[in-house]
Amino acid sequence: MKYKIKSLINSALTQAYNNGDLNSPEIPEVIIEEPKLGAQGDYSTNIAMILASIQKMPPQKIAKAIVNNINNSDSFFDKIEIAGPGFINFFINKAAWYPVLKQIHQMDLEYGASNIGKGKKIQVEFVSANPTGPLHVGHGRGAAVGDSIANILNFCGFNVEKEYYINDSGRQISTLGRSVFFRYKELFGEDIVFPEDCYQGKYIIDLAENIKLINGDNFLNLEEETAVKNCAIFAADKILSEIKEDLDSFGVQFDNWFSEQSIFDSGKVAKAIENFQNKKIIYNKEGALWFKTSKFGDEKDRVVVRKNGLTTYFASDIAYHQDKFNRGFERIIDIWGADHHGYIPRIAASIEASGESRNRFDVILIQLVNLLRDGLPVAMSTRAGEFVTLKEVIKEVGRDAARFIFLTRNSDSPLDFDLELAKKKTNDNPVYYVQYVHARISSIIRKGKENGIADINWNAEAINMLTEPEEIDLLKSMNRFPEIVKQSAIRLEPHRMTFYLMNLASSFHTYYNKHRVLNDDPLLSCGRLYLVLAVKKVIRNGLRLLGVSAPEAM
RNA sequence: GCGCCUGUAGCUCAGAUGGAUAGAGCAACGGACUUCUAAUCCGUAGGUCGCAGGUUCGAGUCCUGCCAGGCGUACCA
Repeated sequence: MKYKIKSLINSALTQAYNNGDLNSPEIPEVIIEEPKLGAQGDYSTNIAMILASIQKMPPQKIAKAIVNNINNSDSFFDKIEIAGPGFINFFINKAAWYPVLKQIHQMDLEYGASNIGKGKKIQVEFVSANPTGPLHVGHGRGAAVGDSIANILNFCGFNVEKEYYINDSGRQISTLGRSVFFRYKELFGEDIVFPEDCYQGKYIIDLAENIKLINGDNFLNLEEETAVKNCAIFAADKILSEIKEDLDSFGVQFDNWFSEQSIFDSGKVAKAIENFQNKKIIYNKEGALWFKTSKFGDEKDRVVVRKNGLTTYFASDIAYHQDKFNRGFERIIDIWGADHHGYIPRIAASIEASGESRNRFDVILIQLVNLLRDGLPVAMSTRAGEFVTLKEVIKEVGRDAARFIFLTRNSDSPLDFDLELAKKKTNDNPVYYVQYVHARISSIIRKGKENGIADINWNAEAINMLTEPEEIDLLKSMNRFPEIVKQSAIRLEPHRMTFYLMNLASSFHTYYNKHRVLNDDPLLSCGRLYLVLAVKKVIRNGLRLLGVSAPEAM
């Protein structure tokens, strides 16, 4: 629709110049917007104001020239007005909205899809929580955002791969092993002081008990180093499989689980370091190896190999990101907790140093989730290892509510997640507000069938009866859906879809309360059924992109 | 100190590329179920867009400075 108006304006401009109504043939990008006020038309453009300086003419006069030259032979426009300082407002003929209905029904599950991705390989890496403890709410937000972005990109024609990076090497894993081993020894009555730098959570004790159950006291007879290592392997495996279960029950499936250890084993970390050394962008200072990230926009250089010979987390990240590009991804998207934002410049530096363009790399930062209950903060202490896990949240409020609520905010603003509110089945809870539309329409359709309207098909005569303002409003809203999908994809902002759905839901509820779909007039009923079935499909498609179900009944 | 994010109605938040009179929801108040699902709808009220300058026909949006909150600023991850 916008595109059509745009091209009509462009030809009007050319024609106006040819007629001598305009001074210059230069045409800037025409921007079509949807005014907030109905009185300002369905669409409007500010092109006359933009052209004022180029044409050296007053905007009003330019606007007039455009309007006079616009082709409206097919009565696409009801009227075109010039308003304010030079806005041109377009009022679309009602009938022009009807084709969108047909399109929705025909495309069905594909309505809103596009090919802006052109099959490009793109990777979304998210959650990537260390296998040293269970997933908490914050990870849930990252999972919801990442999965939804992947869905949306996929819908837009990208070839998307979802990846989880497992930090299964290095210090945090050996700390995990130590933590479990200490608890294990405690189980055999050994009196020990549990170190502060170890993981404090109760789940560590559970893991120790698990080991005891399987291995008895065998680990006590091993060298401490071996025992710790065995504990680490056991615990990390166990935790990882629980993480997988949690994500699965959250409806998130990854295409690839990438092990940090594997890039050490394949020698890619060593190779990356060597490569940078050859390029003279890694140097030795005070016994440690430093990467000159400052040459690539970071504020200072960073250590990749410590004095003690161990690599830093950054070293494996360099190799990991190189590996991503080597796997043929044209774009990579990392989703991180916002507390890691300081890490962006150095990863970007490493990408540039590896010869890739840094604008093929995006980071989405996810701000904190404040867990509340009835408006009051839920006490959590990471230090004491007490936090509400994702599993508990899903169990309490349900997967749909959790996913939807995580997507009700732009990811870079903090999110209040109220457990009580998430369970409420009222207007306060946006999930049910949207799902209810789907259920209501399903119910109407069932009723329609009972009344003998079995086939809901395009019927020009019936469709032409859709003239109520609320009906046109629904058509306009549904017409916007494909553009919302694209915007969400381009800006990597799934919350746009969430807001759109709440908006469409609101338009539907308004319509529902004012007009009866099934009424005395069979023809009108038929047209309205065709309309609401389209709404149902759009809601379903939108919810699917968010990973939320669309129930037939509630 | 420096860097990033945030600051919009009492509360929680939308407002891409600068556009017309800044929008929702909640809470408050008043209404609507003999009707296709009231998990809904309608109405009323609510604002110095943190503050101060600047850019221009026009700024919540762009620039500069300040204020407040969060996070970061390791040879931790």
